[in-house]
Amino acid sequence: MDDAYHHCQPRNQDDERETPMPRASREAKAASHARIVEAAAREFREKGIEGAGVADIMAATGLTHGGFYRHFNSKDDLAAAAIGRGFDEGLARLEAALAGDGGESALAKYIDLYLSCQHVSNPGAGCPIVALGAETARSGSGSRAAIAEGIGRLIGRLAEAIGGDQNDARLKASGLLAVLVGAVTLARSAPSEEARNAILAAGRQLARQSLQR
Amino acid sequence: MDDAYHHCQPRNQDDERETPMPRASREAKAASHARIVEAAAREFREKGIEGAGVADIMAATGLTHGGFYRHFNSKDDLAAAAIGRGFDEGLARLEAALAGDGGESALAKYIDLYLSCQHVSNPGAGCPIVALGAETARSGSGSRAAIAEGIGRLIGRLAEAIGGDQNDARLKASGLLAVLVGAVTLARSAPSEEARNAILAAGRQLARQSLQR
DNA sequence: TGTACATCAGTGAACGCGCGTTCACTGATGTAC
DNA sequence: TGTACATCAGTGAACGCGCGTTCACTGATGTAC
Repeated sequence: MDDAYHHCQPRNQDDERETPMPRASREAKAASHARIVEAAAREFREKGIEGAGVADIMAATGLTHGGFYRHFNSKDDLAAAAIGRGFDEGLARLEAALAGDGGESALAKYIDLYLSCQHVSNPGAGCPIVALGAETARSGSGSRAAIAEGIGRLIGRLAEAIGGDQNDARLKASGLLAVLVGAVTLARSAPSEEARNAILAAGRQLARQSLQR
Repeated sequence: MDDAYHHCQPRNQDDERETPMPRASREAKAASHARIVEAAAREFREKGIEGAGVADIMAATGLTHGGFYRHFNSKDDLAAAAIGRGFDEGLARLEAALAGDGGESALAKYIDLYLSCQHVSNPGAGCPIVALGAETARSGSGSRAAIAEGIGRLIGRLAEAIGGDQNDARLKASGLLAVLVGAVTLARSAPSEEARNAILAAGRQLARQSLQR
């Protein structure tokens, strides 16, 4: 919740020890900033980056659109921050799954979480790759880099959790992430609950298989 | 190329045997229609449905945008037709791969084709699920139904090619398609050629694994 | 501690611009006799 | 076969509308003395 705003007052960065303390307004700005990123992370994943308007997002935080540019230089900058936050959430969930018990059963727990109806029907709180990967791949800007960086973080952490030879682990982690992303993409397009569940079941099976051998 | 325009003259449908023959203008319209769908299938996959304008697509076919509504009731209708055409192309490629030699090696050929650099770097001629799945899942209209229908066709044909018990084959086919879609999605976001190739290699390995057991 | 000044987060109107769609029009196509 | 009329594919201007961004302004916050 508070990892998304750095350098709100870059001007005072070196003198920070001299200034008495961040007063109400600075805290208020930081809080606004966090709420904007939070709302954007949800809205962008729900409606797409093109589909969600700056004014909508600002309204969702209880502000008007005019103030947006006190926080970000462009909508794309916000998208990059929002995507970063989406990956933070996802990695926190992975961390939580791994915290229970190490090894493969912990990864199985993460697989079940990722390939759940919950995830399929709540894109706003879900994986940014599924929601925004195709769109950002076309854009070539900050949001694209944010997705690439997030994918790197996710594969890195998954490979670490898989353990063993890290070259092999990264191969497995990449395959695993591919099934996860693909299965949720397909499940979100499924025309019926039945079709959705069939896809998710197939994904779970292959995802587990990806960890073996 | 000519499967996308039906009922151009629905009014005469029953009398068609009486009318001498489609004259120049009717053929011209059918040809325009096909060119519009063809251009749309490419533009939509390259830029997204929101990202590609009706005027752009019409210009790409050598027409002006005003005439568009003689062919389609809305942009979404065109998107549905374009997505259908995209799946036709993909299924034709699958058919071609299967035509060489039956069984698993034919599917391996298709896997290599799907998970090729060629496919990753040419979204305009690639799989509609990767390019448009996330966007259409949000839309809830004709284009969404077209993606769902295409996924159904693809999984059906893959299951048939896998053979054996069709319940199990459909499960395998769904898993296979999930890795394919996910791996290309990830590869398109990769920040370097190296990362892209690593993802594709991991995808190929897991895709082959999905056919075993 | 108190006062005068500067800063700046947030407001709300306005700006261009591009988009999907509509519409009056044109001229070739198709039809009726 | 030829003529008069109807149809309609395609044109290009115009319509609303929503969007990202800008800007003058306000009033609370923060600073200097």
